Amino acid sequence: MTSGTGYHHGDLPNALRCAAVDVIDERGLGAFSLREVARRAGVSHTAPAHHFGDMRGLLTSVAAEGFDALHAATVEASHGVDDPVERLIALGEAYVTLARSNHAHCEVMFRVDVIDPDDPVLQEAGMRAYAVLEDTVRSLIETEHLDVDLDEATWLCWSTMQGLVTLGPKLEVIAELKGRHQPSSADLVREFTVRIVAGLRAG
Amino acid sequence: MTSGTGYHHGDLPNALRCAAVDVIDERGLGAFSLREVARRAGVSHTAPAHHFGDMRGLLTSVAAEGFDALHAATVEASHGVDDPVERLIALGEAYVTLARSNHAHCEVMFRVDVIDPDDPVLQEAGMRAYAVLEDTVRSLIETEHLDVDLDEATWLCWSTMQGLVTLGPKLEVIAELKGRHQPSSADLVREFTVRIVAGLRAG
DNA sequence: GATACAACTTGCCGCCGTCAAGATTCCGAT
DNA sequence: ATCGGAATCTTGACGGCGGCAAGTTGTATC
Repeated sequence: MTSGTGYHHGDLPNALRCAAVDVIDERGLGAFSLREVARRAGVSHTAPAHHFGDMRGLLTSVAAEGFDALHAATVEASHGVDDPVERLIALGEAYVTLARSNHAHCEVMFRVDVIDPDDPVLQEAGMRAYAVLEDTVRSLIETEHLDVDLDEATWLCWSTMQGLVTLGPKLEVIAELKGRHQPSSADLVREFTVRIVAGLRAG
Repeated sequence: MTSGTGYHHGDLPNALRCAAVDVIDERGLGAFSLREVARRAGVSHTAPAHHFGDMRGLLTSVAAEGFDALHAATVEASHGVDDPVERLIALGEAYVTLARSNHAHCEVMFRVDVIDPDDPVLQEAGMRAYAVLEDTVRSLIETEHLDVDLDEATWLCWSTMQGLVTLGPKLEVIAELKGRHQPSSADLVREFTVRIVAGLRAG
């Protein structure tokens, strides 16, 4: 709803993205419906097609928005944090926090089957978010003169945080079955990051 | 198709699971259709409901089958591998291999929105697969007298491998954009596992 | 003010998941 | 052997869905 200068509605594309997020939050991606989105935005059921082509187009746009939000959140979180390890932790925490607060976006971002992975806007947003992590890993490597490949180290960090986000609910179930205290995501992020950095140092 | 002694069809539940896997492989989970599954199994469009209740029930059953396959694959892969680290690597390789060969199963196993995570059969299968990893991590900890929490170490290993599976396609895209050689999944599994174990040792 | 174009609506098509009701097949008790 | 009931599967119908074609409304340009 950033206002705008559209002809009839004002800024329908944005309104549709917002409505789509609401629908995913309430009904889940499995019960997602383009018509319901249009209904909530107060337009006819075919209006979305004029802006996004089809359902895939709308969800791809939501995913790109999610990567933008991830980029903004990680940049914000790492602001003023100089130590590379602490910045890595801040990035991870920002990621798991975003995965909770912007659950709908995150549910879509890595779902290759419902979005168009080749969409240039999406790819650019994704690479921008990726670069934040890569820069942090690079500064870690340079600061500590580590003998590790930048890409592989970045992928290791990313994979672990991504797995944590994906597995989050399952881990809680397991903790409960074992009568264990619920692990805090922030604690796990810190713990995992410290271990990984130690592993990188061990070369 | 394990044969069976069903009344009319023989073993319709299994036939439906197989057909469901085929449909997911060919059309993706986004375009999954219960009617198409029934069509391929050669039964009417409502037959699946009598065995699985609804679409969620069928997919939950497929997910449980996936966990069984994961359990079998990891047990098989770790057979005869005594060194805990090598066994951890073998487990990871079995996982990423399974994620490729049984792509449909894996696509469903962690998709909480399309399955019933509280299903007892599913939970039991999941815990059985989890136990293989946990046992290996436990033997690693005991062999090396590591001062780490079993659960957290297990979750770290699992998260990383899970992230690798989830991110696999994206990593390939990134590698391509960077003009880098395609990273082999097996290499990444070994690399990541070695780093993580080193991190656990560093305490 | 005419015209070209963008934004949006209406109406339709076939497909979907699910429910209700009926037909068929099997099995155990008699 | 047969009969009743339960399990298995089919047929038919309903509303909702995504997408297409055609029409309508509003806007900008000349």
